[in-house]
Amino acid sequence: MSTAERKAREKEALKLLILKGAKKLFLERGIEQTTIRNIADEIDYSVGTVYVYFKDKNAILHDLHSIGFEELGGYFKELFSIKDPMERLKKMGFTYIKFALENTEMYDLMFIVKAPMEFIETSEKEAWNEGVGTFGALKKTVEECMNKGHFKGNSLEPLSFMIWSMVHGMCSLEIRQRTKGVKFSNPDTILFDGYNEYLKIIEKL
Amino acid sequence: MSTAERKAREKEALKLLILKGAKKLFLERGIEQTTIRNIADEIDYSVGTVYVYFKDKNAILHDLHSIGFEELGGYFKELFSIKDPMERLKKMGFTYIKFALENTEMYDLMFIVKAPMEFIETSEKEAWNEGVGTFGALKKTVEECMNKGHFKGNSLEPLSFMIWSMVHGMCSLEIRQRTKGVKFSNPDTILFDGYNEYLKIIEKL
DNA sequence: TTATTTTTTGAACAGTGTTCATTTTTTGAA
DNA sequence: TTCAAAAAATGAACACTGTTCAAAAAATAA
Repeated sequence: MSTAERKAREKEALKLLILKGAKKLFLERGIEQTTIRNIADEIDYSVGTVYVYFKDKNAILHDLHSIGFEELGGYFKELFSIKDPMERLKKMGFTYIKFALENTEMYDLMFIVKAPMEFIETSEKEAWNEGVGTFGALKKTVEECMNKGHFKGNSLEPLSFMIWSMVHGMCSLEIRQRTKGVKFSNPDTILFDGYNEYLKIIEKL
Repeated sequence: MSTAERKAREKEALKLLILKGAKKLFLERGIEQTTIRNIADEIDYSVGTVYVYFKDKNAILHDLHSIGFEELGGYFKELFSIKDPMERLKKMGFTYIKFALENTEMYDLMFIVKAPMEFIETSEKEAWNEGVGTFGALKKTVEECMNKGHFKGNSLEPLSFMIWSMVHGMCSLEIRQRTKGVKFSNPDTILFDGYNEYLKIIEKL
């Protein structure tokens, strides 16, 4: 192996080290409470070094948001073995909520925080591939449902968006403290209770 | 009128002046780009004065979020004249989305930004009255629908939460740039297209 | 007029993201 | 092994943030 190759690998390794340190601090104290200095301290490098490997804070947040989508992919993996599309669609929403509740800080970064989208805007990156791909998986499942005779009279893309919005709405209200504020009869299970109402409805469609 | 009375009125007026200045800047440049110094400059007072009238930035954000709910109340006003609860429920969601799209910065503050809820936590304020009241209006309408024989087999509170989540999900995905990322066939109308799919579904229930 | 109270001020503090001249380390030809 | 050139790492410095609080200014009322 050449020196150039090794250097490239070392550069990649340090980039991952920074991301790993950043993620650790995010989970420990939250995204907003984590500073570049914290991250540099965590991995025993100086602030300057962090800026050698990342253009700015948004770049770190974007890369971390991509890692979040990989983790969501892990949650989704088992879904693809489910042949019945309606069954898969139901489990997909359930899995989505489960991911959000078990990875609140990551979910926040992926779907609520502005930084990752700002990074995409201010860089030559073509699009939000992570979001496009995930929404595509939902759309494909809804399409299979329609091909089997479900959702008569509905349109694929808007219907898929509606379903995504519903699960995202529940998760984001929870994560941004709005369910806590409303004091439900059963606050600990309101997300899944709400999702069950949706299941009852689509079972008829 | 006594001096004390006048002073109390003047204090209230200055508080409102600060909020007015803050709102102006929020709409002009966004919440995150507005600083206490900006607000002080805008109304020709010093930073120190702002802190005499508000405990901290969260307190300003909370009061402004309350103003947002008053404005949402204005949008909702005409709904109460609609006698048919199903008709009212449909229009309510439509109005909610309209408000969010016409007042994105305010909607963000009311339902996404953490600060107003943090203020409630760290003060002797009992609860999120604004949210409780608004959700109560939805729940009441859903209840009337159920009393008229709709939504058979569903539970009031989780169903209402599901409906709220759906419209909030659409609005927050839009406001936090996630619809832009996903490049829909018809991005300009996707919120209302999505909402129409929901309408088609509940028409059968 | 003047002592007291109320209101306003803005410098100061500890923190933030970011930059970049300087130092340290690594490299590979002599 | 030596040592100039290249690469990597550094941290002080800059302009900004929210927040505090002693001091100054203004308003009050005796």
